[in-house]
Amino acid sequence: MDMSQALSEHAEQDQGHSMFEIKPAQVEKEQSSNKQSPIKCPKDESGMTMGHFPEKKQCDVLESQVVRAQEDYNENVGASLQGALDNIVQREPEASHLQRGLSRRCLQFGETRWKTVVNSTCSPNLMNNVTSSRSPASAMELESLDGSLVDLSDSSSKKQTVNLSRSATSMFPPRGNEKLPITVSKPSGIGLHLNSIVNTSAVGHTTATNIESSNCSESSNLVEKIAITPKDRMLETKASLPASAATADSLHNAEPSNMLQPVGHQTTPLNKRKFNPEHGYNVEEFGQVSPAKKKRKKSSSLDGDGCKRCNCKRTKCLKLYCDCFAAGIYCAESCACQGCFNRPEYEDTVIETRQQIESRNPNAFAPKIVQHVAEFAAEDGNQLMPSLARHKRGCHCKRSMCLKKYCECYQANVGCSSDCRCEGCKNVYGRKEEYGSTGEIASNIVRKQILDGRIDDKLEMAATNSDFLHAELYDLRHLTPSTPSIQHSDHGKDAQVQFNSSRYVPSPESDFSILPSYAKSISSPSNSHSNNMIPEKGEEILDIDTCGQGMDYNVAMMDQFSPRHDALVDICELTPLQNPSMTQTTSASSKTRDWTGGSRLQLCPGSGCFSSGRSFRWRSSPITPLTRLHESKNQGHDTDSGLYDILEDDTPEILKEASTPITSVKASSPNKKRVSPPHKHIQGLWSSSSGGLRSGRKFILKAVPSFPPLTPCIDSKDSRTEKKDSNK
DNA sequence: GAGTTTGAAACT
DNA sequence: CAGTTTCAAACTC
Ligand SMILES: [Zn+2]
Ligand SMILES: [Zn+2]
Ligand SMILES: [Zn+2]
Ligand SMILES: [Zn+2]
Ligand SMILES: [Zn+2]
Ligand SMILES: [Zn+2]
Repeated sequence: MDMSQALSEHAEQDQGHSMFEIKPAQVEKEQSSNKQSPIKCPKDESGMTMGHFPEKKQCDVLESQVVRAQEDYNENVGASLQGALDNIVQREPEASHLQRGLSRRCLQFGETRWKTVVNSTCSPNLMNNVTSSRSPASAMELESLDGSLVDLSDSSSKKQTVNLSRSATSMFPPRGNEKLPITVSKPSGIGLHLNSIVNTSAVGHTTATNIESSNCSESSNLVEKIAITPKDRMLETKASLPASAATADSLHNAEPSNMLQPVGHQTTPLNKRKFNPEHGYNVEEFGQVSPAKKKRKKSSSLDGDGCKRCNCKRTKCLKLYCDCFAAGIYCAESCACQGCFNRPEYEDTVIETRQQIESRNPNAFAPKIVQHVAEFAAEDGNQLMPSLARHKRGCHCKRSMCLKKYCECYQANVGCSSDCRCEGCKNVYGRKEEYGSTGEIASNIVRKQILDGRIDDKLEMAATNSDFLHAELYDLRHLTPSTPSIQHSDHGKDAQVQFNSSRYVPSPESDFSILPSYAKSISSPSNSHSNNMIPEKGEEILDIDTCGQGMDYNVAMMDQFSPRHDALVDICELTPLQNPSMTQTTSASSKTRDWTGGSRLQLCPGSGCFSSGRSFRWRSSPITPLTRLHESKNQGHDTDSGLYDILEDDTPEILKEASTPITSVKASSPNKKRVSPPHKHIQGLWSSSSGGLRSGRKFILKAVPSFPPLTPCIDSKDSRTEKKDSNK
């Protein structure tokens, strides 16, 4: 401790100048080990400090975001899960250019991505999407997917993917995994943050595939997506439903419930105001960017680049106070933090710190929100399943009545549970223990939305939305179940996921955990530094979605049972962290707890693939219609984005809740959320041993309450309204 | 943008 | 495990 403090102190001093010199306590170890590269190169330094912004940002994502938003809305209906997984993968740089890029780039996979990818890249076909779904539903689909995926992969990224996996692996200490075949090649700093949720059962293949697909996506997906989206969704939806069911079965074997539900539909991707949004990343990568990008950049709040960024002044971004760190991602240039050590350059430090924290609290990085999936009920596409997401630890609000974002439950769009110790709880998503009927809640939410005005905005989209909804759902299911998703965020340089070796033990039973993904990603402009994370498109795998999504929820489902293999992490690369081993064991036990950790990822050693249980990515797709972009300003704030990822828990506890089926509201409502602001890159992290992601306040994704329609999504605008509303 | 409020994280 | 301090976000103005 002392040391750490001392370090910190030093760091602080240094901060301004040279971050590099000082390292946090952790450094200590590093030093011992030798590694330390304390001073990391000067070259970056300048950049590091934050000063650089990319000139332009790629926020363009807007479009994509928008898209997503739409989707989200839809999703809301269906799924609460929004963002599913965001995984970020870094690529390895086998290619030279990439190297640096690694750090930067992270890809995110989201449901969207898939779709997107497929759509955009591969083909616009719906089919693809379906396929992607991996779901059991139809083999056909899969096949088709495969084909598509394959193509994609072949075309470009396949290799990359592989590489990534390796690289990632190397990066992280294998910890438990003996497996990692690859040794580390990479040295320093590349970090990836993954946010992904894995489902246990899922098929590894799928995952891989997905990833590839993602790669494909690149470019103009957005547009395509959009157009496609609807259709896709439809398809998806349909598929999804069945698929989901199937999936679930397959995954869980027995358990039916698992499907994911849409729990969280995330309504909004944005969770926090700040972060949200923007992603720009995608755009960048893609290159083209969409038009949107330019938008503003930096206004203060969001960074131009990225969307989210932290503003840590005293923690060097090495404590959970830092959203970036808590989310397992590296700070991006857009972060306004001072003396930040949460950068790839200090990877060692970061890792160590994480380990220390984990040692203190194994669940420190675990996803906060978990869902029980029990019901899956609805067969209809429309209905979503109710999701019962809740915070694992519960909130302890005393004065906000759980009506403001101060409340983590509220921020995640989940109702308070028995675990909450809040006083005077009035959480619109459900009061503690009161399990209100969903209907009520829904109404509340709706009310809220209306007030916010979200609905209107969304309405436009509504037409599409409906489709989206389905689509989203579909995504969820697809994604969720099997695929692991990985996101890479590309932040510029910064954003990367940090991996930790941590292991995450997912709850034994299948849980859904929501991970906080960072929705926002930060993008860094490539210009300044390097960039490379992605070389342009080729490398990136997933970005597409990313863009859009800024915030996504990530949901992961974990199966308890599934053998680790089953669950591979999607992100092969990304997940270095996880330890495969653990999962199972724990699984059995924990039922009781929800396990925070939700997702686990595993790598497959040889293959480089990860398998994760199942992971979903929920992100909503980014399709964004341009239209709403302008609104973006607020985006930042949006309240909602849900950043949380949700994991299912199997836990019994929940069960009770779960058991209650929710009366669900149907998703009918058109409201959707408006678009969320684009998130720039998302960085997610998995890492943490435990769960995965954790979200602090900020990053949490929302879970959607059972009903879909209502989602609280929030738009940026909305946020305002929310405030009002919320305000007391 | 400054200043206040808030509740989690960190610390004791 | 509780009580206190620290922290950065959420919120207010
Ligand atoms: Zn920070
Ligand atoms: Zn940061
Ligand atoms: Zn930082
Ligand atoms: Zn609360
Ligand atoms: Zn609560
Ligand atoms: Zn409450």
